Amino acid sequence: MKLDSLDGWERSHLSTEIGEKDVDSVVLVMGWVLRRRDHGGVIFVDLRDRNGLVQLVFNPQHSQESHAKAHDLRAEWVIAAKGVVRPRPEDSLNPNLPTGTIEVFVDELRILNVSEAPPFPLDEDDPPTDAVRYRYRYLDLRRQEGARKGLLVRHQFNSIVRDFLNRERFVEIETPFLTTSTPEGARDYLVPSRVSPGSFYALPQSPQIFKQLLMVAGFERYYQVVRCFRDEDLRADRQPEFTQLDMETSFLDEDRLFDIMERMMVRVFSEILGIELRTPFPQLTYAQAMERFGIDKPDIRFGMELTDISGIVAGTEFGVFRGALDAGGIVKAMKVSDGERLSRKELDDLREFAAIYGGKGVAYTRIKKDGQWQSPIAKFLSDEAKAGINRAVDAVKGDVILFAADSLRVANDVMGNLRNHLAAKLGEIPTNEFAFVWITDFPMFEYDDLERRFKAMHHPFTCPNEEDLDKLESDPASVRARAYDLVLNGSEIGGGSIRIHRNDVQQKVFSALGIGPDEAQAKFGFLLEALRFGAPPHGGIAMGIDRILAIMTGAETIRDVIAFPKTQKATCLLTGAPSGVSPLQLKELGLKVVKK
RNA sequence: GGGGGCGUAGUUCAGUUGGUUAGAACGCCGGCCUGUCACGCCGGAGGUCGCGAGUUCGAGUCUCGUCGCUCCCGCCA
Repeated sequence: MKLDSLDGWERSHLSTEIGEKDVDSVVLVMGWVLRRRDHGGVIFVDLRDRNGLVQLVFNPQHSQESHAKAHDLRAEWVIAAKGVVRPRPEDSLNPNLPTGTIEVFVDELRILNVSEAPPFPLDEDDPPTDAVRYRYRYLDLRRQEGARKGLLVRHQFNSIVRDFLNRERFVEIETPFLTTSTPEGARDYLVPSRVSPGSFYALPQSPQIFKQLLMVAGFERYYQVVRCFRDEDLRADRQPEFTQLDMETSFLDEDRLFDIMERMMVRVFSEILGIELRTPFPQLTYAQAMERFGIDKPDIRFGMELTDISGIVAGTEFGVFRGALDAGGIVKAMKVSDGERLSRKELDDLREFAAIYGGKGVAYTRIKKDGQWQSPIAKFLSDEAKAGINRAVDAVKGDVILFAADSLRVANDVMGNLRNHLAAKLGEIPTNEFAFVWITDFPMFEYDDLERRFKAMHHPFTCPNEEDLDKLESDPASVRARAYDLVLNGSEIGGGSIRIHRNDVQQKVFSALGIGPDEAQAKFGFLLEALRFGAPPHGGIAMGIDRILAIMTGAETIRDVIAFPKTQKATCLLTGAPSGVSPLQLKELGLKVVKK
């Protein structure tokens, strides 16, 4: 096949820019052959470009030469066509196409490149399996639906956000990717240094320390659309590299920061989805979220809230409840309306659901008329207890009440996840609704059973609540932090905190974490030093752009808003990364491969 | 580290209780066709049933192992 060159041709219109207004005028279009319909005489070609489709007509009576040439066209060949726009015949309109009222009668066709037959059809709604799509991502992205849409929305999102923050007088500053490993937190991706053999850079899990240094440097408002790296196991909403909208401000309390974020999200949702969000976003403390929803990222698009009934059943002899309470645990209940939607088998199967989260099971009862219980556990509970529970969860005839009795952590975990699970299963979650909620007052510390010490729940530079300062030593578990998450539809889409800017407070926090002065100096010395040179009160937030976009576009995985995502084993099916390297490369790094 | 799902033609899938030569649709190749738009009609090619072992007279089907993709638990300050 002899290929043509552009030879001075320039596109006059994108496919979807051509309309009835252009009838009788000459246009020059370029793109890919989506489909060819060869009728022997006339040949139709659907030409696809970045915007959409337009139908080309090759009619031998119109142009013998181009018609002959069109005979050879195949899917995904790259062509340029010059021709005249004609209205379609009355009976040949295509209402499914924006350009369905016109077509281009081609005078001259140039074949710019050929293509092998694509490994999967690009013109169908149902995409091939993930492995095939990621292997040929560049073809997958040609499809009008799917990840292509996600990337276009992503571009829109980034430009709106940049414009918004620039107007709010934020400064976009880049921070290093080759940086130093910080202890605690996620596993780092490491990069060996050639000029310092045996030493490693770490790719940043977040620009946390640098953005604090930028506050010390006096920029006052910083942001960055930045890639972050974490070498942990993956999920549908977790990739080894992901993008954050990272921000830090000085002289602002959390309320002012929340306001900026809310106005930003309002603009984003308005301009991209045409949805007017209501502000201010609701706020829950961590304690409230755990009490009412069992988890710290509640989906508040629906009810089915949890109730702690430990007090009501405190005197019970029922073994399952008794055991949990005696071990210092709790009994948590959730009401499901119209309980007949759940079969006996479905209720019994909840045991397996509980097991995922370490629970032993889920007890249940159906409520008959007059509030009578129909339940395997009915006979173990007093009438008084049953009536008390009915009142506590506001149960009426036909309801089902579910119970988890366990440690605080497990009971919340089981019921919190069960709430999401059942709501989805029963169709209780409104679609096309976007429910934001701030979660505040996270605990400062989390006890690590394995290492038998307290760890920072957020990070060790998070400012404790003023009124809890004196409990840093006496009762670290009860200290609340000025840390917050932004949750959207049950997903954590952002998190941040007000940082410690005073050296004396930072020392106390390190001490509570069991980090001595020498260790602190060794690990964070440069930050501590910077904080001694007049650090302003500061704090910030990092928004997970991938997750926000996935929710906005209705994608089930953030891979659909990432151009070249990695698999669950953190490999790239397109490039083959990670891959071996040459012995010379290893030698220069002073490394040897040790096979497992 | 652990639990679940999937793996058959280029693609999406079917394949019964273990039984002859592993099928369909789309795609691909060739031919015909002047108003199609998932064009239509005729013909054809295309398979290491992910890989390896085992059970069996016989394995796409059963067993074990392994690899890949995926969802989840742990993990993710």
